[in-house]
Amino acid sequence: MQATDAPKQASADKLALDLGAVMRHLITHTGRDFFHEVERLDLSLSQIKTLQFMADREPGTLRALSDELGLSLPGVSRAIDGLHKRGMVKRVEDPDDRRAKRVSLTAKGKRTFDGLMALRVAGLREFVADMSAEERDALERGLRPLMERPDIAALRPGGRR
Amino acid sequence: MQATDAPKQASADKLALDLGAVMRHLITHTGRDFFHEVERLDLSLSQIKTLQFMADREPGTLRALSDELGLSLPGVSRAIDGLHKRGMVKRVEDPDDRRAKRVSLTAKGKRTFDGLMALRVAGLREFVADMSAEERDALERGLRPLMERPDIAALRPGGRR
DNA sequence: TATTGTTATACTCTATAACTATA
DNA sequence: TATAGTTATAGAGTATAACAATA
Repeated sequence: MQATDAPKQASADKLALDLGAVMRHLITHTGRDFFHEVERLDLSLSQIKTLQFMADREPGTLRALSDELGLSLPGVSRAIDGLHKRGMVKRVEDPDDRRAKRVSLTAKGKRTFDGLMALRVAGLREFVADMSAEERDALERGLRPLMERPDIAALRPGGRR
Repeated sequence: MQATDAPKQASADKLALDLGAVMRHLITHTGRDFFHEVERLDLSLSQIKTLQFMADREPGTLRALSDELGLSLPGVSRAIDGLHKRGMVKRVEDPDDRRAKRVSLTAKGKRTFDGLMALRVAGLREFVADMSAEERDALERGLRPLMERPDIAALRPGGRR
């Protein structure tokens, strides 16, 4: 077992290292505009997470946000409060439980979030545009099997394909 | 020009989206142990950056760290101070300019940083180990041209190949 | 006077604790 | 009593301002 698995293991390690190098390159080189815009909008990390969570969901409670994002309830309350002041979020009292509030993105909130996502993709698009045809073709084929996984495909903005 | 570039543009956009989805998956699924260890060691983000910067460089000044990491000089001073208290960094007065101090990693600091890097790779290695042979082979071939780029290859821990 | 690094201070972010209102 | 959310308070982290030592 050891003898036969050794080469497979070595090549898997090599692939992990390659993947790490490419990720590190992408993280450091394709995120600039995105982070500048976050800074310009003066949004906290919790607010970004909150926008993202609300972007593709039905109106939900603060409790749900807190649980699923791993943030404290006061933290979510404050984050939402800031977004609300900027007109990015609307809160409506839940008619069935007057303690709870259903929060969701306004048109402006959706627009802001979409703009941020567009910047994130723009960095990657620029990287892709600068690739040679050979690099691009290879990478496209290389990612194809992974994109068949539903959980990964679901992370693509704008649907599975 | 427009007519002939359109399909190429579309496929490039698709690749950028795929790449984004894979990155997002990797970031959320392969970093757990790394972040737990950072928390356990009680290191700030500035301290991680500082360790990383010092890991593969000659002893440098705080000013250099501040400039290249985009952190304030007091921030660097405090970060280094914390690392020094934990025995991860040594400071020596620059003999040529007694205002300046040359800081570098101790053996313990190097060991700590290497341990963190190992955890980061371990998450990726696990992901790779769980891939099907088809996915793995495809990805390996897909990354190969990119790994020929010196700037990306240089990001691989432990040398270019 | 300019520069390296430290210390003083202020601000942001987010957590836990205390509170209000519903259930 | 228990729960949803808010407000009060405290702590971490990092920035700008003020400072000391050296150039």
